[in-house]
Amino acid sequence: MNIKDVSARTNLPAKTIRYYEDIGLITPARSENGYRRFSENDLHKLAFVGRARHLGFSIEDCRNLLALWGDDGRSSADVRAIAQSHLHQIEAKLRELSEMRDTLARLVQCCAGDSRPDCPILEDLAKTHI
Amino acid sequence: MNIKDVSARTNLPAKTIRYYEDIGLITPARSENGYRRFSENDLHKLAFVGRARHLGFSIEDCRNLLALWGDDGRSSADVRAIAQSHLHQIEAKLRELSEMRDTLARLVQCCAGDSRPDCPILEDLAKTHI
DNA sequence: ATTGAGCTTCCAGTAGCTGGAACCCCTATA
DNA sequence: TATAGGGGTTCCAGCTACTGGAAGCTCAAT
Repeated sequence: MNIKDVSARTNLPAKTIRYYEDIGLITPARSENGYRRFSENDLHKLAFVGRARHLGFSIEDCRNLLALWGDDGRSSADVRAIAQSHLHQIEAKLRELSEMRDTLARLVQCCAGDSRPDCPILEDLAKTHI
Repeated sequence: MNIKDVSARTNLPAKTIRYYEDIGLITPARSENGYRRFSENDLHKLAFVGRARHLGFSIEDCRNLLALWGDDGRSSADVRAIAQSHLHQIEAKLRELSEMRDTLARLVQCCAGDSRPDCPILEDLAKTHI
């Protein structure tokens, strides 16, 4: 299968697929004309990575997960460790973001949003803790 | 004031401060020896940017906010628009992240985490939607 | 005089792509 | 058969917001 079809079936841009080959996540075969020829296995790997990326796993996580995926002697504990570490990162990010949201929402609420120059948002940002 | 003291007082790495000069957020004066000489105004700007970055505003947002901050004829509506757009982005990110968290938490929960090779996390990631 | 800290510039690298240019290949149609 | 189009290829550059490191200058203290 050529790259366009793979792109359509995995929902990954062709550019991204080429990039994934560049960094060694997949190694599709080549036709005589130099075109990439993707196997079903390549397709599955790409779909796997696509889903993992969608869940926010880093490329390095994906690389490890792919390796564990292909390793029949793996333990589920290894996979769990990666997922759990990622989960903790997500939870930390969530806390940080909801703090931001609360602060910003409060500021936006306080701001008249009219043509007057006084603005509590700027005043807050300018609060000097120096 | 030299860069190290500014760094200490604003909690921004010296590298970052130099970078902010590079991209034109601040334009500190120079001493005869070529060292940057920071004014109180530079300090305030840096603290402002530091706080805005901490709230997740992009550098371009910061640039605009700084301009509005320095503009006495500004309207609070302009600032509010930037903040609100940013707030919406944060809220979208929050929704996305909590979806990720829920999915991942469920998967981690299901995973025995022992030495057996069967792992619901990998199985889920491998679910083919191709 | 020399050490060590602090400052400078510049170059390169990080993550994860994305856009674009220049060029090859294959098929279909006038 | 010429040509147009829609594939494909490579490589280079750029994005965000820094960060690390090397080479070299300056300054204060011993």
